Amino acid sequence: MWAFRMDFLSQDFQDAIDVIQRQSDDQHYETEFKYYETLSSQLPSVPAGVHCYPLTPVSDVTGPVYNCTEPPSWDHSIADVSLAPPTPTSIPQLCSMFPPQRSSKGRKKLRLYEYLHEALHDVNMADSIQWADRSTGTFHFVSKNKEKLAECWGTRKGNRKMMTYQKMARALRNYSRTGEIIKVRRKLTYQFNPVILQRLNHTPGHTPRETVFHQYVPADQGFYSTVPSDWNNWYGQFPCQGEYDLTCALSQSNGTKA
DNA sequence: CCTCCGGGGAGAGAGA
DNA sequence: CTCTCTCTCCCCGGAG
Repeated sequence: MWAFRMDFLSQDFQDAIDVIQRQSDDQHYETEFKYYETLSSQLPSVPAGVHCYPLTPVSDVTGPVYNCTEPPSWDHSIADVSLAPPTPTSIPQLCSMFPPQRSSKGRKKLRLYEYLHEALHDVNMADSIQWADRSTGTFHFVSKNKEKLAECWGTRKGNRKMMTYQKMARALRNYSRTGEIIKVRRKLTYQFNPVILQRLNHTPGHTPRETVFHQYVPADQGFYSTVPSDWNNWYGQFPCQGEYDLTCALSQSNGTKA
Protein backbone atom coordinates (compact mmCIF):
# COMPACT_ATOMS: atom_id res chain seq x y z
CA MET A 1 0.00 0.00 0.00
CA TRP A 2 2.72 2.41 0.96
CA ALA A 3 4.71 1.69 -2.15
CA PHE A 4 1.79 2.58 -4.33
CA ARG A 5 1.10 5.75 -2.42
CA MET A 6 4.73 6.64 -2.33
CA ASP A 7 5.11 6.39 -6.07
CA PHE A 8 2.06 8.48 -6.58
CA LEU A 9 3.09 11.12 -4.11
CA SER A 10 6.66 11.13 -5.12
CA GLN A 11 5.93 12.21 -8.66
CA ASP A 12 3.29 14.71 -7.64
CA PHE A 13 5.45 16.32 -5.06
CA GLN A 14 8.46 16.44 -7.25
CA ASP A 15 6.46 18.10 -10.00
CA ALA A 16 4.91 20.58 -7.66
CA ILE A 17 8.20 21.29 -6.06
CA ASP A 18 9.89 21.88 -9.38
CA VAL A 19 7.24 24.36 -10.40
CA ILE A 20 7.29 26.18 -7.12
CA GLN A 21 11.02 26.31 -7.02
CA ARG A 22 11.27 27.83 -10.48
CA GLN A 23 8.48 30.31 -10.18
CA SER A 24 8.98 31.64 -6.76
CA ASP A 25 11.35 34.33 -5.57
CA ASP A 26 9.07 34.98 -2.74
CA GLN A 27 10.29 33.73 0.57
CA HIS A 28 6.85 32.71 1.65
CA TYR A 29 6.64 30.36 -1.27
CA GLU A 30 10.09 29.20 -0.62
CA THR A 31 9.19 28.31 2.89
CA GLU A 32 6.07 26.58 1.78
CA PHE A 33 8.02 24.67 -0.75
CA LYS A 34 10.26 23.41 1.92
CA TYR A 35 7.35 22.20 3.90
CA TYR A 36 6.11 20.22 0.98
CA GLU A 37 9.55 19.00 0.17
CA THR A 38 10.04 17.77 3.64
CA LEU A 39 6.61 16.33 3.71
CA SER A 40 7.31 14.32 0.64
CA SER A 41 10.60 13.11 1.90
CA GLN A 42 9.79 12.41 5.49
CA LEU A 43 6.17 11.55 5.72
CA PRO A 44 5.25 8.90 3.23
CA SER A 45 1.94 8.37 4.92
CA VAL A 46 0.63 11.81 4.11
CA PRO A 47 -2.53 11.53 2.07
CA ALA A 48 -2.90 13.24 -1.24
CA GLY A 49 -5.22 15.82 0.23
CA VAL A 50 -2.42 17.41 2.13
CA HIS A 51 -2.48 20.46 -0.09
CA CYS A 52 -5.60 21.44 1.77
CA TYR A 53 -3.36 22.61 4.58
CA PRO A 54 -1.81 25.85 3.45
CA LEU A 55 1.09 27.02 5.46
CA THR A 56 0.04 29.92 7.54
CA PRO A 57 2.87 32.36 8.04
CA VAL A 58 4.30 31.95 11.44
CA SER A 59 3.74 35.57 12.20
CA ASP A 60 0.05 34.81 12.17
CA VAL A 61 0.43 32.76 15.24
CA THR A 62 -0.40 35.38 17.75
CA GLY A 63 -1.16 33.17 20.64
CA PRO A 64 -3.27 30.32 21.76
CA VAL A 65 -6.92 30.25 20.93
CA TYR A 66 -8.05 27.56 23.24
CA ASN A 67 -11.20 25.66 23.04
CA CYS A 68 -10.43 23.27 25.77
CA THR A 69 -13.33 21.28 27.04
CA GLU A 70 -11.39 19.26 29.51
CA PRO A 71 -8.59 19.67 32.01
CA PRO A 72 -6.18 21.19 32.39
CA SER A 73 -7.50 24.68 32.68
CA TRP A 74 -4.71 26.81 31.40
CA ASP A 75 -4.05 30.15 32.82
CA HIS A 76 -4.11 32.30 29.73
CA SER A 77 -2.99 35.33 31.55
CA ILE A 78 0.49 34.13 32.26
CA ALA A 79 3.36 35.74 30.50
CA ASP A 80 4.89 34.11 27.44
CA VAL A 81 8.07 33.51 29.24
CA SER A 82 6.91 32.53 32.60
CA LEU A 83 9.68 33.22 34.99
CA ALA A 84 7.48 33.93 37.91
CA PRO A 85 8.27 31.99 41.04
CA PRO A 86 6.36 28.77 40.80
CA THR A 87 3.74 27.88 43.24
CA PRO A 88 5.04 25.03 45.33
CA THR A 89 3.11 21.99 44.30
CA SER A 90 3.90 18.39 45.03
CA ILE A 91 4.17 15.91 42.21
CA PRO A 92 1.24 13.82 43.43
CA GLN A 93 -0.79 16.99 43.64
CA LEU A 94 0.16 17.99 40.14
CA CYS A 95 -0.44 14.61 38.70
CA SER A 96 -3.79 14.30 40.37
CA MET A 97 -4.83 17.23 38.24
CA PHE A 98 -4.25 15.01 35.21
CA PRO A 99 -5.53 11.55 35.91
CA PRO A 100 -3.78 8.68 34.18
CA GLN A 101 -4.77 8.43 30.60
CA ARG A 102 -7.16 5.67 29.77
CA SER A 103 -7.29 4.34 26.31
CA SER A 104 -10.77 4.15 25.01
CA LYS A 105 -12.30 4.01 21.62
CA GLY A 106 -12.50 7.28 19.79
CA ARG A 107 -10.11 8.90 22.21
CA LYS A 108 -6.63 9.33 20.86
CA LYS A 109 -3.77 8.66 23.17
CA LEU A 110 -2.12 11.66 24.64
CA ARG A 111 1.06 12.46 22.82
CA LEU A 112 4.11 13.68 24.61
CA TYR A 113 4.25 16.92 22.69
CA GLU A 114 0.63 17.55 23.57
CA TYR A 115 1.44 17.03 27.18
CA LEU A 116 4.41 19.38 26.95
CA HIS A 117 2.25 21.98 25.34
CA GLU A 118 -0.20 21.64 28.17
CA ALA A 119 2.57 21.92 30.71
CA LEU A 120 3.84 25.06 29.08
CA HIS A 121 0.51 26.65 29.85
CA ASP A 122 0.31 25.29 33.35
CA VAL A 123 1.48 27.69 36.01
CA ASN A 124 2.25 24.77 38.28
CA MET A 125 4.78 23.51 35.76
CA ALA A 126 6.48 26.84 35.25
CA ASP A 127 9.34 25.68 37.39
CA SER A 128 9.88 22.68 35.14
CA ILE A 129 9.28 23.85 31.62
CA GLN A 130 9.12 27.32 30.15
CA TRP A 131 8.82 29.05 26.86
CA ALA A 132 12.16 30.27 25.63
CA ASP A 133 10.45 32.07 22.79
CA ARG A 134 6.79 31.40 22.50
CA SER A 135 6.47 33.09 19.13
CA THR A 136 8.83 30.53 17.65
CA GLY A 137 7.57 27.62 19.68
CA THR A 138 10.88 27.27 21.44
CA PHE A 139 10.82 25.99 24.97
CA HIS A 140 13.27 24.70 27.49
CA PHE A 141 13.26 22.50 30.52
CA VAL A 142 14.39 23.81 33.85
CA SER A 143 17.34 21.69 34.81
CA LYS A 144 16.50 21.62 38.46
CA ASN A 145 12.91 20.47 38.08
CA LYS A 146 12.76 18.73 34.74
CA GLU A 147 12.44 15.40 36.50
CA LYS A 148 9.23 16.57 38.08
CA LEU A 149 7.74 17.15 34.69
CA ALA A 150 8.95 13.76 33.52
CA GLU A 151 7.48 12.05 36.56
CA CYS A 152 4.19 13.74 35.97
CA TRP A 153 4.27 12.60 32.37
CA GLY A 154 4.87 9.06 33.47
CA THR A 155 2.06 9.25 35.97
CA ARG A 156 -0.23 10.73 33.39
CA LYS A 157 0.52 7.85 31.07
CA GLY A 158 0.00 5.39 33.88
CA ASN A 159 3.48 3.94 33.61
CA ARG A 160 4.48 1.41 36.18
CA LYS A 161 8.09 2.49 36.26
CA MET A 162 9.02 6.04 37.02
CA MET A 163 9.54 8.28 34.04
CA THR A 164 12.76 10.24 33.97
CA TYR A 165 13.90 13.20 31.98
CA GLN A 166 16.35 11.00 30.18
CA LYS A 167 13.61 8.74 28.92
CA MET A 168 11.32 11.61 28.11
CA ALA A 169 14.11 13.27 26.17
CA ARG A 170 14.54 10.06 24.20
CA ALA A 171 10.93 10.32 23.14
CA LEU A 172 11.56 13.93 22.21
CA ARG A 173 14.44 12.88 20.04
CA ASN A 174 12.09 10.59 18.19
CA TYR A 175 10.11 13.68 17.35
CA SER A 176 13.17 15.06 15.60
CA ARG A 177 12.78 12.28 13.09
CA THR A 178 9.17 13.13 12.36
CA GLY A 179 9.72 16.83 12.79
CA GLU A 180 7.07 17.33 15.40
CA ILE A 181 9.64 18.76 17.75
CA ILE A 182 13.27 19.43 17.00
CA LYS A 183 16.20 19.75 19.31
CA VAL A 184 17.61 23.22 19.43
CA ARG A 185 21.32 23.35 19.88
CA ARG A 186 20.98 24.84 23.28
CA LYS A 187 20.90 23.08 26.58
CA LEU A 188 17.55 21.48 27.38
CA THR A 189 15.90 23.46 24.63
CA TYR A 190 13.51 22.16 22.00
CA GLN A 191 11.23 23.68 19.43
CA PHE A 192 7.74 22.79 18.28
CA ASN A 193 7.02 22.37 14.64
CA PRO A 194 5.12 25.55 13.75
CA VAL A 195 2.31 23.54 12.22
CA ILE A 196 2.05 21.38 15.29
CA LEU A 197 2.14 24.44 17.47
CA GLN A 198 -0.60 26.08 15.53
CA ARG A 199 -2.72 22.98 15.73
CA LEU A 200 -2.12 22.68 19.43
CA ASN A 201 -3.02 26.27 19.92
CA HIS A 202 -6.29 25.92 18.10
CA THR A 203 -7.34 22.42 18.84
CA PRO A 204 -5.66 21.16 21.96
CA GLY A 205 -5.44 17.43 22.11
CA HIS A 206 -6.05 16.83 18.48
CA THR A 207 -3.32 16.90 15.93
CA PRO A 208 -3.93 14.84 12.83
CA ARG A 209 -0.84 13.00 11.79
CA GLU A 210 -1.12 14.20 8.24
CA THR A 211 -0.67 17.80 9.19
CA VAL A 212 2.79 17.19 10.42
CA PHE A 213 4.96 18.51 7.69
CA HIS A 214 7.83 20.66 8.54
CA GLN A 215 10.93 22.39 7.56
CA TYR A 216 13.73 20.36 8.93
CA VAL A 217 16.79 22.42 9.44
CA PRO A 218 19.86 22.02 11.56
CA ALA A 219 19.11 22.01 15.20
CA ASP A 220 20.93 25.24 15.90
CA GLN A 221 18.79 27.06 13.40
CA GLY A 222 15.35 25.94 14.32
CA PHE A 223 12.17 26.21 12.37
CA TYR A 224 11.92 29.95 12.19
CA SER A 225 15.39 31.11 11.65
CA THR A 226 16.82 32.33 8.40
CA VAL A 227 15.95 30.23 5.43
CA PRO A 228 19.03 28.67 3.93
CA SER A 229 19.70 30.08 0.52
CA ASP A 230 21.43 27.06 -0.85
CA TRP A 231 19.13 24.18 -1.54
CA ASN A 232 21.92 21.71 -1.82
CA ASN A 233 23.12 22.66 1.57
CA TRP A 234 19.65 22.35 2.92
CA TYR A 235 19.27 18.96 1.41
CA GLY A 236 22.58 18.10 2.88
CA GLN A 237 21.13 18.28 6.34
CA PHE A 238 19.27 15.07 5.80
CA PRO A 239 20.79 11.77 6.67
CA CYS A 240 20.81 10.62 3.08
CA GLN A 241 22.50 13.80 1.89
CA GLY A 242 21.55 15.00 -1.57
CA GLU A 243 19.88 11.78 -2.40
CA TYR A 244 17.28 12.09 0.28
CA ASP A 245 14.14 11.19 -1.53
CA LEU A 246 11.05 9.18 -1.01
CA THR A 247 12.83 5.92 -1.40
CA CYS A 248 15.20 7.04 1.23
CA ALA A 249 12.38 8.06 3.48
CA LEU A 250 10.82 4.70 3.04
CA SER A 251 13.96 2.85 3.80
CA GLN A 252 14.46 4.98 6.85
CA SER A 253 11.02 4.48 8.22
CA ASN A 254 10.62 0.86 7.30
CA GLY A 255 14.02 -0.52 6.66
CA THR A 256 15.07 -0.79 10.23
CA LYS A 257 11.99 -2.65 11.23
CA ALA A 258 12.39 -5.58 8.88
C1' DC B 1 36.46 10.56 37.98
C1' DC B 2 31.77 12.47 38.17
C1' DT B 3 27.58 14.59 36.54
C1' DC B 4 24.76 16.21 33.00
C1' DC B 5 23.03 15.93 28.65
C1' DG B 6 22.36 14.07 24.05
C1' DG B 7 22.25 10.02 20.88
C1' DG B 8 20.59 5.61 19.37
C1' DG B 9 19.30 0.38 19.40
C1' DA B 10 15.91 -2.61 20.78
C1' DG B 11 11.72 -3.89 22.39
C1' DA B 12 7.08 -3.22 24.72
C1' DG B 13 2.34 -2.01 24.35
C1' DA B 14 -1.67 -0.25 22.20
C1' DG B 15 -4.42 0.38 18.30
C1' DA B 16 -5.86 -0.38 13.43
C1' DC C 1 -2.64 -12.35 13.96
C1' DT C 2 0.16 -8.81 11.68
C1' DC C 3 1.77 -4.39 11.24
C1' DT C 4 2.59 0.35 12.54
C1' DC C 5 3.17 3.91 15.74
C1' DT C 6 4.76 5.83 19.89
C1' DC C 7 6.93 5.58 23.32
C1' DT C 8 10.07 3.20 27.14
C1' DC C 9 14.23 1.14 28.73
C1' DC C 10 18.91 0.89 28.68
C1' DC C 11 23.47 1.80 27.34
C1' DC C 12 27.03 4.74 25.44
C1' DG C 13 29.78 8.94 24.47
C1' DG C 14 31.11 13.82 24.80
C1' DA C 15 31.56 18.05 27.38
C1' DG C 16 32.67 20.49 31.38
